[in-house]
Amino acid sequence: MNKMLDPKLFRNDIEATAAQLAKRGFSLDTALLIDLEEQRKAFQIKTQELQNQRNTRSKSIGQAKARGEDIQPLLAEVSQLGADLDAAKTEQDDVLAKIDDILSAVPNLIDHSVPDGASEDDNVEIKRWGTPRIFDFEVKDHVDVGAGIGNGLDFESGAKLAGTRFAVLRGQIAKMHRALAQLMLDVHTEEHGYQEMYVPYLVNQDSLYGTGQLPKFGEDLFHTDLSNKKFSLIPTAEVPLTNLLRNEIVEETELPIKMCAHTPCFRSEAGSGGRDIRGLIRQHQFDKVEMVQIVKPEDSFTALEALTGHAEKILERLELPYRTVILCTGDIGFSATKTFDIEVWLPAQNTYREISSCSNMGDFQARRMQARFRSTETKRPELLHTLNGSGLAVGRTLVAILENYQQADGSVKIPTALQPYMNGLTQIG
RNA sequence: GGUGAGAUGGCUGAGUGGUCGAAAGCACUGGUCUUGAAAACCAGCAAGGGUUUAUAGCCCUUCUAGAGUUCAAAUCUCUAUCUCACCGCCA
Repeated sequence: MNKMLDPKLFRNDIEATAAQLAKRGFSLDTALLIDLEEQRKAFQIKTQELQNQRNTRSKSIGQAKARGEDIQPLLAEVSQLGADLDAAKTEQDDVLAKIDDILSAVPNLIDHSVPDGASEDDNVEIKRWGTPRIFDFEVKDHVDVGAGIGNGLDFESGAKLAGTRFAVLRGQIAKMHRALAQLMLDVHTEEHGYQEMYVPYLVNQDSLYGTGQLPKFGEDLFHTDLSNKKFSLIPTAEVPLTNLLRNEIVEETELPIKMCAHTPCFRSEAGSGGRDIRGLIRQHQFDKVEMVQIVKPEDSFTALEALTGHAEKILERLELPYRTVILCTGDIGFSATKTFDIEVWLPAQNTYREISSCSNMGDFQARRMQARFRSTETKRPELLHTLNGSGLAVGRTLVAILENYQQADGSVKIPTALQPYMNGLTQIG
């Protein structure tokens, strides 16, 4: 049962829901769904009625037997019931499967504040921070800069060991990569109130359903193929962190829950064709520090602003120019109600490139996971809201530093905030 | 990897075919009592779904998960997962 949106939306307010979905270019077959819904109702009532009969008959058989009466006539009465029930149940399951097929493909509803648009070209810039540096020499891209520092960025070796879209980091570059993750974790835990977590990098299928990678996006992931067990490599720490709440009911007083983790992430990049084939931008394996917040429904949009600010703070610490955009209705992800992308300036590409994506998932993931809190007011369980954001993608941050801080002689200055994590070094190469 | 024992409500823990959604205790909530609190006593207290204006009633489902036997399954059978203990192995 892949409930994603509230089923009641499709029963009580289907036209309005369809209109909402149309905003992101999703067309809902309302006539079909209304028809299926009528069938569902009929079959479900029929099935439950038969179950009710079976239960009461069985009970009376038990009572008769306890009194020592002859059971045979009663057994004859119920002989047909089993077959009828099976038939009704098959009909019901059939309709439910059809409905499920449709609903599991339905994306989340978009928040009103999200701008209309067809593609990423229509995303709206809402903030710009820092000024791109003017270079008095020809800028190299990060691949060349990294290669020049002790062969610190080595894609040939990555290809040799694993294949395309893998890299080997060496020496000072590898150290800087590690230093960046340390800095990010320290800022989020010490200044932004997140609890540091260490989590599995392989997860089970239930977890992938919980955060929405399955059933629709399985081809984006790497899956292990053991005889009796199926694990998948996490595409982001959002999966293990958010799934900690799966099938849990937390007390309202425990909220908000703020967690962060530094993990590798694995993505098959099945749909990305030949894009970004050069360099560290799009790899099958990359490191990321992820932030996740679990909040009360009424707090989630405020939390999204805060969480985005936490990601921005890292770039400000590193003095890397960036801009923040709000994804338009045509570019926003499947599970999100609203998403901010943070894009860092890359001088070699003369453009801003995504380095963080911060989303409010609303109750979409929580519904699939049955992640709830007990309201102190009503005493009843209610769905939580989940948010996540990169804070930041470590590999891409490394790229940004190599490009923005490169010098004419091929060396790279180390941002002041990062120097304590690099034994006080002020430059590498 | 081997052998054995387990998995029950927020927690502990009864329950080996029938009125069990499930004893009891703890925790929690409300009440009585009290100047107040505690104690004591009384009462309530799972989740999901359907129907419904309803967080009222009524009904269905759920005792790790999935399949099976039966008129009837927490209870019997099979499979999987997880936990614990001991042995082996190992970072």
